[in-house]
Amino acid sequence: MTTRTLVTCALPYANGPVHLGHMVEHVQTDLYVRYLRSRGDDVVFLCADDTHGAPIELNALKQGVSPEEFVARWAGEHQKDFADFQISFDHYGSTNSPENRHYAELIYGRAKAAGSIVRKDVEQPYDEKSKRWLSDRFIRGTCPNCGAPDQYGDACEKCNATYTPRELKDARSAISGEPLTWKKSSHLFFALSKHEAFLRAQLAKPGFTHPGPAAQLGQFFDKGLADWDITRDGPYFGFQIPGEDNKYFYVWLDAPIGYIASCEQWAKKTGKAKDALEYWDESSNARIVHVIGKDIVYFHCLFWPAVLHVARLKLPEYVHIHGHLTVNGEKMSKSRGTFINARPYLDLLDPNYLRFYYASLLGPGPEDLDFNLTEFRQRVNAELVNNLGNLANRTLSLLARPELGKKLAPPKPELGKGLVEKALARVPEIAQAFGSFDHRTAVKAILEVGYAANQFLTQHEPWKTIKHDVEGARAVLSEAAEVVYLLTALLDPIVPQLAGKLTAQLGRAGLTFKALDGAKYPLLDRAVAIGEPSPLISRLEEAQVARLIAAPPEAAKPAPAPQAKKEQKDAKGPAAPPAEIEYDDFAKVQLKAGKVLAAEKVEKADKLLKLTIDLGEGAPRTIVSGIAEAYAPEAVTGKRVVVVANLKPRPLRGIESRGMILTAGPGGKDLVLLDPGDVPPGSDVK
RNA sequence: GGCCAGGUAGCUCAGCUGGUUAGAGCGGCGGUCUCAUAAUCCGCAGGUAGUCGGUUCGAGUCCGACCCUGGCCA
Repeated sequence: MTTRTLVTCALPYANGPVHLGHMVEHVQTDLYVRYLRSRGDDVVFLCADDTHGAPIELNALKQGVSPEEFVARWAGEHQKDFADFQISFDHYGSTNSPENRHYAELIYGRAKAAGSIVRKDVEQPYDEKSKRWLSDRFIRGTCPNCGAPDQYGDACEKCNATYTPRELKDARSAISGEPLTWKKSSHLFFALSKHEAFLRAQLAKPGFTHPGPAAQLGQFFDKGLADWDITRDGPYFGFQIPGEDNKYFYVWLDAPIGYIASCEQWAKKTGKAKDALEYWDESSNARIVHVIGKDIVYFHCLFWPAVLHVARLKLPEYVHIHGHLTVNGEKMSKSRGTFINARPYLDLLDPNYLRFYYASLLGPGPEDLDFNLTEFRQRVNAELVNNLGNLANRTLSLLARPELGKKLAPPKPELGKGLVEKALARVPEIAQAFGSFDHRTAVKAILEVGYAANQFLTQHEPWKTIKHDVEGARAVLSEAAEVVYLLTALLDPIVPQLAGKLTAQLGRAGLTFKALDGAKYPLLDRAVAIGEPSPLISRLEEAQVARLIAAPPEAAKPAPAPQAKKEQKDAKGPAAPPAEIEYDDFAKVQLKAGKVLAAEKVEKADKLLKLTIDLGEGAPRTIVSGIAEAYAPEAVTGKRVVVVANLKPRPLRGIESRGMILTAGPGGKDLVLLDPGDVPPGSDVK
């Protein structure tokens, strides 16, 4: 009997679109799940939207819709995006569901009965005007460390200091702008401290999670485990705590319970299990695997196991932690245009490229992964398109020539057995790699299989022999087709759509890892003709890829202004050097020589001058420039300057500025205007 | 500050418990083929292994210090 395996991805927060960072997780999990299925395992792949909490409630309020409507909108988009990336969930649920309420209450009840719920009074910031309790993210004030204004209640984005809202100067509600009031409230806590021994043992289990992060959690034990506040006072979008007045479960309590709720919904929908407890009861023999990002390790490796343990539920056998996505070596950034959401990607490029690229980089560990546009294009073209795609196409299109008529030759072991057996010999290591999230090792081995077959074709030159020895050419191509057929199984977890296309071109049924177990030469029934060949996938051109970043950042989306609770703070380190850009990026910037016709100080702005500039156009332009500390108005009048002419106009101090003046130097008083020399206004600067 | 991870060719990474001239893919350069998506195939170049010190007959591999990068601190 095969073991049942339940695999989950972390639940996306229903507060915004999913982006390519989410896809790192969902693609690698999908690869893993598809491999398990191909191997013949009984596997359920689940996910859901995480729907509760203050940010969602407030953003819904802001848009004048109910939280349910707000959340439903994102649920639809998320599922569409995942489906288009071919993420093969068996079910995609929601934490705002009766099933989730049921399990949240069940778990809470069991924890309470076991004595793991304790009550404590806490004093919390309150906004009298909007009648709301405020989380750190909804408090703004002046940093007590560096004095930067308008910082969050927990940390300063300028100097990275952390503090409490009490230490924040001039702390106010981000909702109403009112000063904070401190009020007492009675909260329920999950007594994490009671489970230290259990958690220590759990984390020490080999294979439970990665050793690095597990060691890192050790610091929590060293500090002493603090009990976990699972209460939020209303109004709050979430589940009311049974037996309490106007108190709700904290979103992080019911979010992971969404794994169980999603399982319950799947069980009801398919009838493949009586209920979720078939998987989740502590007596179940199911294997549970969670895949998460490194940002939420302690929720999944500390709170969650303790909660499951006290509720007598099944613990995950393995928590797979992955790193974050960077784009061109840096954190994704909206202002740099490198914050790429799933949908704009899908509008521009085939998802198979990204699936393959991610697979080629993903290792078993939690290190970050870089989406480097140049590397992306080059690797995809060299490996997926040229090596593998072209191998299939050159083999099948020759076989489809009129002389050969798509018919295969009988097996000729002295010709092809060696090739095929060497390829088959790679299958166990590829399977092993897929089964341990070491996707890049799998990709590497698959490419070597393709390489050997290309070499085989080059050695036997069937395009030459076909002229005088049709059957000889047919024999060579038939042996190569064996490898192409093998590749359909090997590629299926990574690019299932392409594997399917190839299978059809070969005129076969799909080949699975299960079928490959103990498979021998020949794999193909040579009596069956092949189908109609066509190129597998086209090459990526530089211009296509460049558009990913040129695409406007999702301004039109109903995206919420305050940061979602799970979004990382943009840790702005010291100015890193910008990443390399392509020539195309540079070519987008239109530089022109201009002449300053007039200049005046901008009121209430120390640094700004309002300039009237002749760019050789019909009318002069107004440009606001931050050079006032270095140049008096009269000093710049008549000067020649270099202007970024196609910069999007933007208002500065109420004046629309149409362009930008180039200067050199550190800024403030120390900068000089770049002089294009004695050329007519409007001349190009190149 | 404490802790974790990592620093090996332009890029992404392999190198098991220390043992011959440190490897691969991509990229670059040169050549070859022309069936195929200007694809294949052959070859070449390129590394003071973060730094310094130590252990050892011998260290990328072990130990220490330091430097740098990324991350975690509920």
